[in-house]
Amino acid sequence: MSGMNEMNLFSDIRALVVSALEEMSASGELPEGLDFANVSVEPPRDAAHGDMATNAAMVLARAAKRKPRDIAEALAPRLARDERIASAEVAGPGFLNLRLAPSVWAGVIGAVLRAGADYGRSHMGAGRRINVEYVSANPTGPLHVGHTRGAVFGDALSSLLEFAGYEVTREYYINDGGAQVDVLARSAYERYREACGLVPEISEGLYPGDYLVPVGEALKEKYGESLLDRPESEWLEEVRSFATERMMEMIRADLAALGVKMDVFFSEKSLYGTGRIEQALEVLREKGLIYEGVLEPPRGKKPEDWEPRVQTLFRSTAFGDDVDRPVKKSDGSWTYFAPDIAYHYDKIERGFDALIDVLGADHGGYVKRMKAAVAALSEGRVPLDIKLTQLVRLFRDGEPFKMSKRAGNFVTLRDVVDQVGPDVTRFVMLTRKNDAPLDFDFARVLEQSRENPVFYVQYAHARVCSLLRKAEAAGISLTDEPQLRDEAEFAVARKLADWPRQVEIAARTHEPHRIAFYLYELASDFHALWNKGNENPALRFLQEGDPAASAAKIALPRAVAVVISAGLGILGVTPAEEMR
RNA sequence: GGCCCCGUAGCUCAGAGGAUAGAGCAACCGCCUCCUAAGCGGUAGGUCAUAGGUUCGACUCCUAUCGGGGCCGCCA
Repeated sequence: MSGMNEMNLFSDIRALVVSALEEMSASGELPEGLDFANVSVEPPRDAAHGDMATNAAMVLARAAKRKPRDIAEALAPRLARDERIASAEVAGPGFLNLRLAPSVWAGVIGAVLRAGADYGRSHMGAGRRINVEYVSANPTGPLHVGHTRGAVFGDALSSLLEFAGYEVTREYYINDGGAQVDVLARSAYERYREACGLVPEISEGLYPGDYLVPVGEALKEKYGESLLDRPESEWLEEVRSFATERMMEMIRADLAALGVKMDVFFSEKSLYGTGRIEQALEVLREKGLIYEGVLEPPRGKKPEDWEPRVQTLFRSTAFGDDVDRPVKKSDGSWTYFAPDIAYHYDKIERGFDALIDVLGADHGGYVKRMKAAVAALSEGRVPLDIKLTQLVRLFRDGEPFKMSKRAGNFVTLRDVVDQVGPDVTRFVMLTRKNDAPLDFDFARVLEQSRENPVFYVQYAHARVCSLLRKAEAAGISLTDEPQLRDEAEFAVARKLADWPRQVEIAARTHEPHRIAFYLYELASDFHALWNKGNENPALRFLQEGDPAASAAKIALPRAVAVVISAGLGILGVTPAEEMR
């Protein structure tokens, strides 16, 4: 059914195909009880083949014990009966190529314009609740480029899932319970001493970055000199929570500069001392998945200081992991994995239907154990998808950027956003699959040419805005009834019809980059049509002295702008109204 | 040693098991008295790393091998 705002031409035609197949079952032309799940209706690779193609005959041939072409021959006339189908031809090994009536394409444009920003919105998610955890950077310093990619990816994925009908919670897990925040506290304390006029001792292993200088000053402002010359045990907790708080403020501001806003910041520390870690592990223990044991030494690496120790282990191998994983160290303290288990258990307890973790690729070794934990805790009810974002390699004019974390001069999210702006940052980061490394060239990214997909897409939108300004000046009243005649116009309409389908594919695969590529293609088709107007005045959108024709012509570019705007909205990029 | 990701045009990369594998850049040839030429059209460019397997059909799924990157006991 195409409910409100859910015009999807491909699923409509697929429904038509399926009902025709059901008729054939009923009439004995096909056996009863066939599975139509793999029947697809897609744009053919080659537009010359038609507007859509279905693989129905090939998919059903085996079960129906009939030749694919025979099924296709029988199916074709049934489809052709529908007024939307102009022709149905059998081709190749058993494809059925469909051509649609011109009025269908005009209908698509009308539907786009009526639905506006909601065109392409899907009910696929059916309101299911999904938790997307991303960034989750340690609160020990500013966000760097790698975090930026994760932030953009997670945010766009969240918006995409919302657009596809899921109820999304965007969440950040604050690692404020481990040893690294103690290091942060000690580093901040040295900056505090500095602020008090003493010489800071930023020894090996502390965080040397300048960003802690203001934290030291703020500590002095709050505590005066009262923390000086006291043992660590007396100030550590205070300074730790103070510094962590300040780091999170900074991180929130960094994210805000990128246009990222979380729904939930979840503190690791909040899990300690409340029994929640114990509780989560108890759930596993009841399933017989927790035991005391000794792990084999890791192979390949020379186990210099390795010695067998008894630890508390989670039987993750029961869920496909390579080895069982320690949750409690031999000294009785938790490993980092234990609060992570508790955190994911908390997500499950909050009733999410699905979980997604967006992590840097360096956390790849962590995937299996976390999936194992979630599978065990939810008894397989809650799927966890872990998306790893690969490295970002920085360049300027083709020259690689050197970064040294030790010296504290790594490139931050702020560096990037301040130099190129959030729109460009976001779009560029989404023009690559998450699991492919990304080259980010500060110079090239700001280039205003076809080479740069951001400008290419925005230019298409700006061109439409320009048209609309001109149309308004000419006093043309708009209409949702388009006039389509030329192949280039139909090409754009076909692309617009593909938008809802692309949204669903992208949402299903958790791959927001598909939206960016789609927008590029749409822009390309539109630029091609625009340029045809240069050679053929009949194809110009503004028809001199003919307001009615102009209004009908402008419907198509208006629909293009609607979809570009919606697509960029998912990516978190503002559509430009003009290019300067 | 193990695990994960990657290998597609000279370069950067797309590609829900479907037809003759696509786009941009670079190269070459064209298009502005005309809605933004920041654009468009065309030509050329390929043993989809290799070898097997699964099936009506494989760039796509499975296995092995080669090459590049990442990770690898009580660090997060």
